[in-house]
Amino acid sequence: MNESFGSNSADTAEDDTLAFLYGPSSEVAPRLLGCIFERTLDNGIILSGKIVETEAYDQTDTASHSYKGKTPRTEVMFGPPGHLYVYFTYGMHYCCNVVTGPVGYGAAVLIRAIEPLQGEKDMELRRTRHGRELTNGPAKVCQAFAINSQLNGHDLSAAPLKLIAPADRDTANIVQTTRIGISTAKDIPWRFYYRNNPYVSKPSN
DNA sequence: AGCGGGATTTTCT
DNA sequence: GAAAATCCCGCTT
Repeated sequence: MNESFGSNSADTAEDDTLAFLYGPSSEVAPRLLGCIFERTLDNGIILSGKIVETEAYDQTDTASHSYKGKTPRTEVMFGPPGHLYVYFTYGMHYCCNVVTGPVGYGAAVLIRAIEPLQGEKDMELRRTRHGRELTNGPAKVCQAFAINSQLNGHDLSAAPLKLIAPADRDTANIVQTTRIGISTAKDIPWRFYYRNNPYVSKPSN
């Protein structure tokens, strides 16, 4: 039935809360705002934070890595929803995405900013920054949360990186605007963020 | 506060 | 060989 989530689990409650990931990335992106990333490091330290900025990408969109079809790099984007797509760029940065549905359709949501909730001290060690500079950008998020290509394809229903959708997710004050850092399809309004949240990478547009 | 350039290597043409 | 879903530093205003 539902092989992408909790294949070994009895906690179907959590699986149900992630069912929204099966939709189109442009609908999933705003719904990921307010969801929690929970990262367990090898040394047992737990980091967590609330997603406050996202961008949708899909295979009909020239700005998407999946636009030109499945390649070794983008294979995960065409796989099951609820997994992590991690890519390496500019010779030094990792960025991570939550894969959306349906299976066989290349789409994902870039996690652009997170508001830290737990483990800020440990994030500071990797970032050499503090406060909003910890996680106000996609590559900063990956550095703070120690996310690299080893986590590419990871199932987000399980440790060491879990996506958790709280029952009381805040749906108010969401801004929808155009995406950042792309050279084509600049007019598509697939960027979403919480208005006035200090961790948003770049307010307004 | 804002702009411009450099870093650095994977990925696909 | 060129571009890249970025970040950081240094310089100017």
